[in-house]
Amino acid sequence: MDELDSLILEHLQRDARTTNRELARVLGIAPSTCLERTRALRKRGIITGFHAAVDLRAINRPVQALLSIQVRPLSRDVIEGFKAYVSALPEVLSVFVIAGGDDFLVHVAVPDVDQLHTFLMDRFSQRREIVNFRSNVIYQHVSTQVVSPLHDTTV
Amino acid sequence: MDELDSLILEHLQRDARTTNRELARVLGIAPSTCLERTRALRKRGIITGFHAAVDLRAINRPVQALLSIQVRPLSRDVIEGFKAYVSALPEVLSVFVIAGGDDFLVHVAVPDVDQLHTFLMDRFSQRREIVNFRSNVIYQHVSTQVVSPLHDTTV
DNA sequence: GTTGAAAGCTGTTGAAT
DNA sequence: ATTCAACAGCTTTCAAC
Repeated sequence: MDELDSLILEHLQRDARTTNRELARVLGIAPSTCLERTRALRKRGIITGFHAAVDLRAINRPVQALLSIQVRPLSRDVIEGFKAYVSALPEVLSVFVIAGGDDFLVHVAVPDVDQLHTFLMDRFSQRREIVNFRSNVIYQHVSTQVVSPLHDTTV
Repeated sequence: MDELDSLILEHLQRDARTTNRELARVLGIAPSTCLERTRALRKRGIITGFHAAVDLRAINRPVQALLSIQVRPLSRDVIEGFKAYVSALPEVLSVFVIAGGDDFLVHVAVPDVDQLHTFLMDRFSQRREIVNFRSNVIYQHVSTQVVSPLHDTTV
């Protein structure tokens, strides 16, 4: 994982459809070298895939919310079962299993506030493992485009 | 936004590097038609880009946390200023500006728990707009690969 | 909106350094 | 680990439906 790998990673996170030739040209290396490096990044599991990003507003899901949920009993079965249930709901974007006060944080996107309410009542109110529930509407969501390795400071 | 568009969206979210030919073959349409549809999806802003996904563990950032933060005064300047500050930190993956108890939820990824602690102390303790702060380690994070339009139920 | 064919580039390979 | 040259396969264009 040298400087060149980091640069390739950065470019492909910004634009996964840059042609290999163009990427090589920008980095000042041969296309075959660039191809080899990129392949190695995939093979080593550093790049896990290439994905199209979709604008949630453009597909009629402009309303986002974060749900904080506490479940009991705190067993593996309950955690895994609830996680699987929530992950499979089409409204759900992302599920965090967390330490501390709450057990789950769930990120959802729906067409409007009415449907958020309906969704919460239909999908959560009857789940008997839920002992605490809170929902927060999201005003803004900023995501970092590029993630880079952080150097260890512990040396 | 018909059935064909939805299928293209779904495929490109799973694998943005499917060749246009292959995608056309799977959908049973001509490559030129497929290219035209895909272009239209980009032009209409439905597809916003193509990005490589990176494994955080593979780049030495296996420890993730969620930070819940309350700031005061709750003015536009404070909100925007804090959002800009946090978004620019290399440890930060994502920033939510939310309604309700807290004002911000920040998703971070760092090399280890020690560096999480250091990060919190160095980057947050001296910020005078912060009036409340809580951090939760993330045990698991599941993200939906494909997001699809949700049909309106309000008709 | 959709198609098929042609032209120009691109990914990919293998031998060589 | 990197490069060059060459082939097969791809994207893209455009006239026609």
